[in-house]
Amino acid sequence: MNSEELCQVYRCLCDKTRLRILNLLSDGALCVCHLQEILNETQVKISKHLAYLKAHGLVESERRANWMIYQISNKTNPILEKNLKCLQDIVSEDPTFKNDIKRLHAMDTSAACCPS
Amino acid sequence: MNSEELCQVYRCLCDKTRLRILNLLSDGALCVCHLQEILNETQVKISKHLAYLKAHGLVESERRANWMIYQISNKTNPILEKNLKCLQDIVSEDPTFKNDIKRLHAMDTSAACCPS
DNA sequence: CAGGTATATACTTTTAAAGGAATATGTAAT
DNA sequence: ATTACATATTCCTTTAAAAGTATATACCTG
Repeated sequence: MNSEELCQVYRCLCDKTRLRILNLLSDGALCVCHLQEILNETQVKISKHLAYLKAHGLVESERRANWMIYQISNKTNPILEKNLKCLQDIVSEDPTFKNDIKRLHAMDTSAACCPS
Repeated sequence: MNSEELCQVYRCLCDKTRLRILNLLSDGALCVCHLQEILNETQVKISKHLAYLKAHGLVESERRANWMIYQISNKTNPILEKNLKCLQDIVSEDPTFKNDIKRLHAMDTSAACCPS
């Protein structure tokens, strides 16, 4: 990890939608439609932000039938890990993040797209 | 600190020059000319990045005769603090950051602009 | 193969910000 | 008052990225 890569991680983190996505994915893998529902944003917007995160190695995706399941990258990235921990500390202070997690836990996980 | 402010902190961190500045300021206050010299960048560039950091509360400045002395903001900002600590961990891995600190320590601190 | 659903991509417009050149401001010294 | 020096600001051009609309792709079902 060098300074350029570090900057790129921060570029990934400096958008609210992406932070909300990462916050949710920190809790576990999710498909696009669930992210879309929890964040209440358009499909394109979610999809493009996921593509951005994936392009820069922060998340990984895996197809399951019609659905794409996204998760935080398994490749160890100390900066990302530290920042995600940092993010967890903030979550408890911010209504948006808190509410997202609330909605996540309240969600019906019996749908076909839900990873078991 | 809410999610918007968090994003803004990350926006401050996602530029290499600003990271280098913050890395140097983590070691102590510095005037613009010293930053300019260590980073080997133009005056305008340094000055504008400092203005950006100041506008978003990450650094503070104080005039001393002809010179402006910049330092990391004294206002407690848990996110900034955590990220600066995180940055310190990276510093040791990155040649640019390491070299900046080396140049900082090698610098003549007897100049009039140097805070005593 | 046709139709439906989930997701991705292409195209466009708009906005933020980076960087350079020139100029302005503030302070000190003479 | 003039000059010199350190720093900031303005103006301009260029680039990255955000968001929307429309369209394409991939997979499943019948």
